[in-house]
Amino acid sequence: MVKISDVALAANVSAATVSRALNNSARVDPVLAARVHAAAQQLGYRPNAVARNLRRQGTQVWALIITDINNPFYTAVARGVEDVAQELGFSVLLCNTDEDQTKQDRYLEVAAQERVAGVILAPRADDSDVSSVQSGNIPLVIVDRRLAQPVDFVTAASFEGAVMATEHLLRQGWQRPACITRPADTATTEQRRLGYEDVVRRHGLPSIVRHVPFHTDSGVDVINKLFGSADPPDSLLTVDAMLALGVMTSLKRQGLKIGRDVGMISFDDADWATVVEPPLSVIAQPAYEIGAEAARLLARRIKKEGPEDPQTMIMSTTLIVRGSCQRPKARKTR
Amino acid sequence: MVKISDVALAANVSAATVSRALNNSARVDPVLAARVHAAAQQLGYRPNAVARNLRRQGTQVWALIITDINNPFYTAVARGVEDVAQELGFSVLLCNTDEDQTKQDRYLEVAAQERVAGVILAPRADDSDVSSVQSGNIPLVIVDRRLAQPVDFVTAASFEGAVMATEHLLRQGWQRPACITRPADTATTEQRRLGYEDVVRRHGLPSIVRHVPFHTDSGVDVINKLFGSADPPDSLLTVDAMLALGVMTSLKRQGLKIGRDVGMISFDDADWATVVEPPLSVIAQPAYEIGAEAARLLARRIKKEGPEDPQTMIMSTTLIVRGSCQRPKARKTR
DNA sequence: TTGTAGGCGTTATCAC
DNA sequence: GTGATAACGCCTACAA
Repeated sequence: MVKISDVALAANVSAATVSRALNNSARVDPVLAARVHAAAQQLGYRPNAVARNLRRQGTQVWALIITDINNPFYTAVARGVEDVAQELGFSVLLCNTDEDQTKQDRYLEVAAQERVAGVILAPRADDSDVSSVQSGNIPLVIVDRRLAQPVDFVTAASFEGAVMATEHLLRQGWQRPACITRPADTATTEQRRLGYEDVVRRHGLPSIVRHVPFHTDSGVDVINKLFGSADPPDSLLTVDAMLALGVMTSLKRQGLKIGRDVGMISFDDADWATVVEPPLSVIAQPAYEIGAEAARLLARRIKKEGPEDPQTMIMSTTLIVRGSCQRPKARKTR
Repeated sequence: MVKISDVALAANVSAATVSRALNNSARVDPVLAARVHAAAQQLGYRPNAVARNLRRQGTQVWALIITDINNPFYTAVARGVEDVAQELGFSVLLCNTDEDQTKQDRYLEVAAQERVAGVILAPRADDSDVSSVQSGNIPLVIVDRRLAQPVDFVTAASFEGAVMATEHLLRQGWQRPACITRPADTATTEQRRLGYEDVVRRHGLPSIVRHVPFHTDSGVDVINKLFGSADPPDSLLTVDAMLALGVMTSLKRQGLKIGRDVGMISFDDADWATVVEPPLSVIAQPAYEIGAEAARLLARRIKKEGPEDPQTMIMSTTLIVRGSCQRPKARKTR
């Protein structure tokens, strides 16, 4: 592979001049610069970023570590991060942990060893270990799920969103809403559960909560049981789009029609939410903006701008009413 | 940041011994090795991968470049790649080009400069320029969309899949199938169009084809026009899941019921395909396996195993019949 | 078995 | 304005 000294030889200048010309830094004689560029072009010279990073003691690369590449929320976050990063001259490397702590740890370790310029992480759990990047003084921004320790953090208003959702179900006349959520060590979905519980408690209603692990049937079993029980709920709040999918599958199998037999609302406005029947009501998160804001915050940290103490940004959520949470007027109470 | 010489100092050995102990290569006195490990641990030593890569003249990183992170086909490919890579000790960096040639070129350039061990690329177009990685002698495997030039390639049997799909529509009694596809410089979807055309031609039916650019309304406009015309099709083949989404949205708006007024079948078994109403019939691609095979092929290239000339693997597709392509028996011909 | 020394490719510093 | 030189952190002959 052609290196800088080859170009130098061909252009009949020193390696230093080649470097200066190619990085159009400092003043270089235009004639020499032209010769250098021509030689580089002809030899197909491609700077070795590994060597450059070593010498410069830094990279132009960010790691974005997310837990589920299939989740439309995270892919939208990724877009937001990427667009801002591009503008600022960084490349984004996307790492998918599949909700697996081991994979997450490994990616964090790789990021630290590769000396990336910064890391944006959607952690698996609120006690995730991020010491590998922190001890390397690599700027770190957490998105979506809050860590127990204080650190830069961008997320959506989960509690308030769940309150909106649950209150909307009740306003529609549903009387036994249940909350289908994720394991209790997932900070964000816990906020959603709490929001739900806050509302049902205030209304004197029972709290019906089910926790569904990641990587299972996405709640099919849980819903089967729940609606096979003596006193089933009459409506559902699901805390993410994958759960909504599982729940809809299960209800369909049981012959329960959403928007008639059961009310339903979910977090995350997936692209399929409008084509299911009836269209799914959702609490939309500003996912793209969460990514973009996280990226801007990270960029500031890298440039050592702004206040030093950990920042927290909480972006507001939006209720989008579609057909799935409607309740027929003439329906008698269960 | 603590480096190898710091550990050497603390463990009272030479840097070389630290290196050997930490890479548990060669023979190292167990006592010294223990001292080294202890010192490394205590100082929080983290090997500098940049320096290591430079010295070793190679990395343990693959770049996987896909065109659309929202497309469930590509995310499944990514999973396949990742699982195999992990097994072999490589990290996978996922890059999303958003169907943008410029972004693709930039990622290829970055991959080449960062001297990644290998690249797996789902190219935007069949004339995509991959010279940046090729001139760097970086092993390259193409997935999904064939390039004009000969190069390692893994894909699904698109032509045959489209034939299956179209023939199934006709077997169901539909008489004017149309094909909603992508721009003509996308090799894979062209194969699907050709498969469709092959069948309708053999049956003496008109070929009704519409090309929908990436990044638009995903076909809503096209469908609106098509069904507003004098002689609309009675059924549809869409060549990817995003198009299916757009088409379903449009049909819904026009009050056309799939599986009654219109027959529909699509490529790609998205996770929402079973929850829409009626459930969507699909031609499923073995996306995970495509990724896994591409990864295995790449690994062989890196190890310089196997035959030298470009390999092509074409994996078979599966017809999954659900409700969307049914045609009511008692329906009179248009 | 351990240490010394050189070099991976680049760029920043320093004379010229 | 240009060229020689050193150094980024690590690994690996080679010598001891």
